[in-house]
Amino acid sequence: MSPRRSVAETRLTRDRIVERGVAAASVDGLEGLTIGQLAADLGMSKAGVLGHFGSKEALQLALLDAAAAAFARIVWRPAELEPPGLPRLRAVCETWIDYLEHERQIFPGGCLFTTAAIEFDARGGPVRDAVARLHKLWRRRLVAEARTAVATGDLPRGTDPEQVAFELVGLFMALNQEIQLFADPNAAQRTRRALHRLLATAEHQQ
Amino acid sequence: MSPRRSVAETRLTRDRIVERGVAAASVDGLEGLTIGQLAADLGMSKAGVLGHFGSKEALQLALLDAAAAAFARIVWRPAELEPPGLPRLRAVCETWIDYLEHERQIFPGGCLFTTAAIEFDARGGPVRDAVARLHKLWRRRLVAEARTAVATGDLPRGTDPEQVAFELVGLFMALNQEIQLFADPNAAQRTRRALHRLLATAEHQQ
DNA sequence: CAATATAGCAACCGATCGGTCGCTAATGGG
DNA sequence: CCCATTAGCGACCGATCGGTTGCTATATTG
Repeated sequence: MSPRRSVAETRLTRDRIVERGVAAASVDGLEGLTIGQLAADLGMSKAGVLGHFGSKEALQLALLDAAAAAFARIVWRPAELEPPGLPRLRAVCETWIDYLEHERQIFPGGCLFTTAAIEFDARGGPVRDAVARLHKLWRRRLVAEARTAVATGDLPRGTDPEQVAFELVGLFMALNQEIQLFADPNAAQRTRRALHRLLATAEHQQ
Repeated sequence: MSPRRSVAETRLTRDRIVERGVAAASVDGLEGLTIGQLAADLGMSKAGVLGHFGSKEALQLALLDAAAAAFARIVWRPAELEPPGLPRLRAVCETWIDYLEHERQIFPGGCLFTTAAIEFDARGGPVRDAVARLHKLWRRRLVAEARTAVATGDLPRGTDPEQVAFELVGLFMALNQEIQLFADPNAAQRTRRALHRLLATAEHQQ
């Protein structure tokens, strides 16, 4: 029914698969996702879907890549306009909250990285490695901004940047759960209150 | 090979299935768990395993029940010796940390409730309902202890108990991830530091 | 000791899993 | 304009999925 298309059209098809795949994986997980169901959703054959990637594992990695790109674009890119340190850190936190609250179009089942981390944290293999790498990357960025904030005096002297990043990640996980499991409309406000405590009035022992 | 056994033996078999099932589900998730693999691990037939529960969903609910009982025994029971309020809250936090750090025998893949919450938070059905109910139950208990702590003056006047519980849950999720995904040996210490800030020196706006 | 109840097994069910293969049909390069 | 390339399809693969059925063999009941 759909033989060879132009290069642009081919790219489009692949993008369509990835977009739908990311959405499906955010609901059912990267393992729970099945190629047959994805193909049916797209009105394609399994072979047509799989042909773009070669294997389910390669598809999973492609979905992670695409989701990471979306995350970078939505959460990190806007914050780059702010100066490094506390202003940028605050900006990231705000875009992160918005991301968890409003990106249900891209991730209807909640943050794919939270889902994937939990799903693969007790396994081995390339997908687990990719998930861990992404989490480490963003963690490092949070730590870097916190460190700068301490250096500039925007966070109290003696504050441990790793500690700040650790607690930030916990808050975002709690927010994601509050939204997905409890659909609590106050969750974002609670997160902002905790952020205020963490980034403004806190004492962090070494 | 194994015909009718005594009542005690029957109970024992069921318990063996549940124990192994909880461990397997903590690694692969409640959906990722398969009856065939579980049966093979136990040296049983699929029908022999399924006969005790009737369906996979009933098995999943039984696993959740058993895991909840273990959680209550390990995390909450010891803390009941402490007086209500801040002392009990502190005790629960400490047993909770120990649980996440050391209960890899029961939950080799990490806290089953964290896994199950993420796995089912975008779905419907009885399993999701049970998971949400358990999370709400423990959340309520945290809130109750925090409220008592405020009433006794052990936490600052104006502290929002719901806010405290929210942040506590975030810390435990972050700790679970730090252990499972990164195998960070400093994670427990970081969690204790955050707890100290949260339960001792914090200001909680209404 | 006889009758009943039942834990567990082996075999099987249709459906679906991830994946392969041969083909069709349209396209872009020579 | 023709030919090599290739996106995508339909059919199929063996394996496994959750679940059912009929049976065996034993423990309990009377």
